[in-house]
Amino acid sequence: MYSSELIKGTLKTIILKLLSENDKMYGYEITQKVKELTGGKIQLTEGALYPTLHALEANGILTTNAVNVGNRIRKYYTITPTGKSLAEEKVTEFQDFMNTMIFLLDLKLKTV
Amino acid sequence: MYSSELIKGTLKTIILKLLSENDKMYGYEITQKVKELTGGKIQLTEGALYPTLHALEANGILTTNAVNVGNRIRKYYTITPTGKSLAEEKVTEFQDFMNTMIFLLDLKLKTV
DNA sequence: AATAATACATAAGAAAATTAGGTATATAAA
DNA sequence: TTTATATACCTAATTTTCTTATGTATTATT
Repeated sequence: MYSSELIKGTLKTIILKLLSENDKMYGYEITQKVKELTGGKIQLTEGALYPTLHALEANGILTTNAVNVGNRIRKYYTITPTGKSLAEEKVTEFQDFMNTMIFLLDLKLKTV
Repeated sequence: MYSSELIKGTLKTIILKLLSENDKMYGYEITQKVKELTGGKIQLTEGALYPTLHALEANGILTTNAVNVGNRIRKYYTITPTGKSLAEEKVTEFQDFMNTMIFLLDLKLKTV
């Protein structure tokens, strides 16, 4: 796991990117997907995730659709067109930020 | 300027890296150096910088040396050996984090 | 003379995560 | 069969950290 301070500020970007590439996802699924894709290095906590999802919904960036799975509720989130362009902005900004940090921290780069 | 949420968590890493490469620096100098190196894209605020410097000093990561420049005080910070290895850890961690994010966000760069 | 730049510092408030707890069903292991 | 783990949602108190604002004071520029 990375130090939490490092991950801070990337939560929204991660959520929006995942929802840009998947029609719909529910909260728990997002935590599992991120854990899987990062080999456990990023593990979203529910206390951070759910309030953020609610805020994104309140701002018209995501919409929800509650579904019954057996006797359990599952809340699917879908990204809106507004959300999709926000996602692109966020990813681009992060990429720009990384380039700045690479220069500032004097790191070496390799294209793949 | 990047959104502040994005910069959060990198402040210590930036400070420690700069002080690893410079014998001594004072607070104001750090803000100017970061501003200069990032073309104004990262501008450290005093309200964030000074408390962080004080905390790093309290934890034995930095030591200080106050100097009179004319009638004005300047507080030089120097990194300790403990601080130097922490700096390396922090930079390595950030690099690792970037690689994880590059993969997660499906970007085309990789740091070495 | 007034403004901007240099140089330090702190305190109130806001924002966001952590920690901890709550509810509940389904499945696997002991 | 009972216990633990996994699934699946949620929120509230606390902590952490930054922003914003303010304060002091010297030096340089307009």
